[in-house]
Amino acid sequence: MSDEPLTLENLPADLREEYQNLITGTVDVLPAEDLLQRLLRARTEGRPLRAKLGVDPTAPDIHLGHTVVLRKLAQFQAYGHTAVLIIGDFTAKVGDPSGRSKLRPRLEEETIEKNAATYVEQAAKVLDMDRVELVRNSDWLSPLKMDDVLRLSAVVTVARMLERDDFAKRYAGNEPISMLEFMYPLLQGYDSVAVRADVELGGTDQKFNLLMGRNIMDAYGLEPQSVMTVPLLAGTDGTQKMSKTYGNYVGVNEAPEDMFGKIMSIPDRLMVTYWTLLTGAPYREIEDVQRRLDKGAYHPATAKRDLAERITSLYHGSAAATAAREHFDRVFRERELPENLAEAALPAEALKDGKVWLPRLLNLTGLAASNGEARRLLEQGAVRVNDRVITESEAELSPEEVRGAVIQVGKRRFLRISA
RNA sequence: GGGGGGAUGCCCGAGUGGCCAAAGGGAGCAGACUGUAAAUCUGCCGGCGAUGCCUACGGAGGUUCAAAUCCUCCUCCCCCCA
Repeated sequence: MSDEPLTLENLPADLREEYQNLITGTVDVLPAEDLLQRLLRARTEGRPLRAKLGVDPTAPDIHLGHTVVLRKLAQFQAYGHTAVLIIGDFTAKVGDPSGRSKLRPRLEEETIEKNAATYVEQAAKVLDMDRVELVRNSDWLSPLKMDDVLRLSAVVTVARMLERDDFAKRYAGNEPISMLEFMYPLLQGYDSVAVRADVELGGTDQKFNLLMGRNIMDAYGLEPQSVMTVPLLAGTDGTQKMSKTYGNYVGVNEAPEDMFGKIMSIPDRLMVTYWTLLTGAPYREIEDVQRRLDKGAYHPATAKRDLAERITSLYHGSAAATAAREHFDRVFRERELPENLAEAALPAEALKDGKVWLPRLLNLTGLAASNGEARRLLEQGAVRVNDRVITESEAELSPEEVRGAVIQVGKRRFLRISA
């Protein structure tokens, strides 16, 4: 390395562009100048960087929140670096305490295997899997002997562990912390040793673990990795992080119309964030969108529809994305019926004495979760039969009125009863 | 090993014998307004064709006409001392 101070200005233009794009949408790049140094060195030595991402297959499906870091990794790939994707089949059994306020239940191996398979399959929607170095951490973690584990545990002190936010909170709040959880950051750090990472990516909740990796690499005689964190993506509610448990997620396998619709429901203030984190767009484009929105030259509603179409097309192709946009405009802007109505037969159980008891029908067809909920929806004017609002909670209709009718509950639930 | 505190509905949290399907808040759902945005207002928010019945206050028993509330045992968590 030269002694010359390293600044953006004295970098070759294309390297500067690469760096700018890589750090776009990140929260931390630590230590500050480290990544820049490495990129420069990679260039001069003709050796691509090894960018590590470890994921624990703890969830059966992945959603847009998971793709943020995957896109970042894909960006490294696009610049010719090596994406090292570690399936944490071993660490999944330990359970990452990051951001947890509770003990995480340990997973069965069978579940882990299944999750791992779907994860890889879905990650392929973002990464170029042919060029990914795909490994499992059980390969090197399982064979460790007690001696090795002890050596590893000696690297860190308990006080250092308790500096961690989530541990500190739980400790202060009289919540349990198991020794097992203390092991987690050590194992993740050991992964970095095993794959000789140049840079490790992760969510901001991973910062402690990522930095721990540096300590551990150092203790094992390796140059500590750079650390890059990306924000946790806020869910469609705009407040909580995107997560299945909060029901504010957009799954990568969702139907184009649902994906489009869910993205439309995010608060405006999240638009640029989504644009940055979910589209893989270069930073210049992001800046441009931001500028036009600020000037009022880009109507928020249009921008959001463009965004939704853009993201949808990444997972379903542009034809399906365009169709999803048309569907959306039709149903929600023009307030017309969707073009492909779901259809269901009139269930026999809904009939009594030759009448159709509406609450029961709504329940049976899945438009309401129970008869009681159906009644409530009716009382609140949320139910339409052939565009006629029915507010009578015990409404009984004749079969003729119901057959072939379109039933709408709320703004988005539609069903046609077969004739 | 000893002593003390705690577990309530999706989440937080009140409730210490009947008035408790359980206050309040959050989340959620629905209506109005809109751009399925934000903000705001309003209503709902266990199940059952239902002036009643069933399920539910960590689990199992018990006391009582009556238990989320009292007793016994169990499970789990936390704190203090060692």
